[in-house]
Amino acid sequence: MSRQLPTESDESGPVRQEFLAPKPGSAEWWTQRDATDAKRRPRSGGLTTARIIEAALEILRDGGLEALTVRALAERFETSNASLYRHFASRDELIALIGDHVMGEVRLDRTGRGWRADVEALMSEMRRVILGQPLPSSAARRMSAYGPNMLRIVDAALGLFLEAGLPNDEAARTTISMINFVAGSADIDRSAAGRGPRGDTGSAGFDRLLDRLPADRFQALRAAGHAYTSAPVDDVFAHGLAIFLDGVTSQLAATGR
Amino acid sequence: MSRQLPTESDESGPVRQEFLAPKPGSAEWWTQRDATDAKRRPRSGGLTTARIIEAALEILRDGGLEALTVRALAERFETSNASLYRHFASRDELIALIGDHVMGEVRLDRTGRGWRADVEALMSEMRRVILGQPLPSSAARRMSAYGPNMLRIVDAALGLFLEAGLPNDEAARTTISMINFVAGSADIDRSAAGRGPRGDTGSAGFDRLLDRLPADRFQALRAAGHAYTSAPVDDVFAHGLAIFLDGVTSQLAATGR
DNA sequence: ACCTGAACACCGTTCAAGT
DNA sequence: ACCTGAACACCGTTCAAGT
Repeated sequence: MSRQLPTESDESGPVRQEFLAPKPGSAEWWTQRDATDAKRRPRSGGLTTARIIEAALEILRDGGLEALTVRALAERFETSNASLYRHFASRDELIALIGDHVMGEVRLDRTGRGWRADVEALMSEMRRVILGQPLPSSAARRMSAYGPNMLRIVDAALGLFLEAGLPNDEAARTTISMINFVAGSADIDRSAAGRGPRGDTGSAGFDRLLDRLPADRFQALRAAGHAYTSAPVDDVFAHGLAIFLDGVTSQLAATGR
Repeated sequence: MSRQLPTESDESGPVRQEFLAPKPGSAEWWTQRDATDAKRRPRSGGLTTARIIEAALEILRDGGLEALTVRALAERFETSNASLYRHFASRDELIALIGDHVMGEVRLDRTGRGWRADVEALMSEMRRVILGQPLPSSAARRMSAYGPNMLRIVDAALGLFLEAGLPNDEAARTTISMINFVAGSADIDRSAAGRGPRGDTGSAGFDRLLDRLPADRFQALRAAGHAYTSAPVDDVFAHGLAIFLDGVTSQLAATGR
């Protein structure tokens, strides 16, 4: 979204590269972020990053990502849009901050019923938060992968799989796959929810589409198409979660533990 | 991205709603799409939707989603941007078309070695295509879920799980979970790939970030953090795929087949 | 019928000038 | 030191007028 960069005429070598600010959402950017924010001294009773994020979440909740413009945000505080650039360097930075902020809502309580119940609880909790949050999770996820709140979740998941008995490298891979599955599912489900007019899930439209499919092809869809269109998203997730946990159990047995 | 809609003053009832064109990417929109395109009669030697998609893919490959402007596309054909609106009604429509077009590259060959090998092949093939395609898959996936090429893939997956012995509803849920997992993983991997400068995967930056974590918390990350940062994305996917297939096998046994 | 110049109503970001 | 008016360089989309 940066529209008029200095065009960087040609092939600026790696020397120049070091002088460029790290990209929003990168590990480097998150490392520096707290220090950057701390040295800001806003005028009395004024803007803080926390208040800006709160207002941005309201705008997102009303109008989605495209409604979140720097100008709309400035209007909320009755200030000029230029003023906000004292708190973030670009709209992308703002989105990274919001993305991580929201993941702070994920509770990491232990169930006391073993790793499988704990992983199940963590996955469900992540899903709950992602679905309830107004930022399209694809945008949020990429930008906040290294944020402090996301690291908290990674640490918790990693801990559970280590506790279950997986070696370091398998625990790491399993953690990443788990996050990919939960976040990927929630991503699709939240975008599908707002599809049709008036909360229609689109399943009626899909059924009509199925009827017009050529009879000779799409045989599986003709056989089980209705099950496909009418499956409630929460049931699909519960089923996917069971598959994942069964799979981990199976891997655990193979590792010889 | 529609900037100046008629604002739809207030609460247009469901009566009006029927007169609105279906949203790009919805089942209704895909149902009508072919008919809409067929009745177009472009001037000699002129633009076709296929050629526009091809040019759009080139622009995407060079500059990503933000470089794909209607104006840049028009320049490619030495025409005015207004002319392109004869082929699609909005930028969103164009993105839906590209998203589905790209999934046409997924090959659906059978391995002849049973459902498990076939599912594995299908998942790997989907991953290959998503990673090789220049549209950020989150945008593409939402818009093309009901496109003809995506339906082909759904039909294939559904067929394999039915063949494996799952009942209709379980096959449907398993299919959806599989797609969510594969697409979600590929989504993250492709965005992470372009993160650092010069193809740096960002793992060095992450390692530095880990070093600064408070010693008392983040214990799992301190123990297995390096395994987490250095896990090659393809290994992670292979591992997740194995977990998923083991899980399905386990469900199959439970269903009593 | 198809095409387009010109306009409309927006964007994110910068910066010189103000307090 | 912080803040901002005004500008810059873009957007997607529409539509009257041309061919």
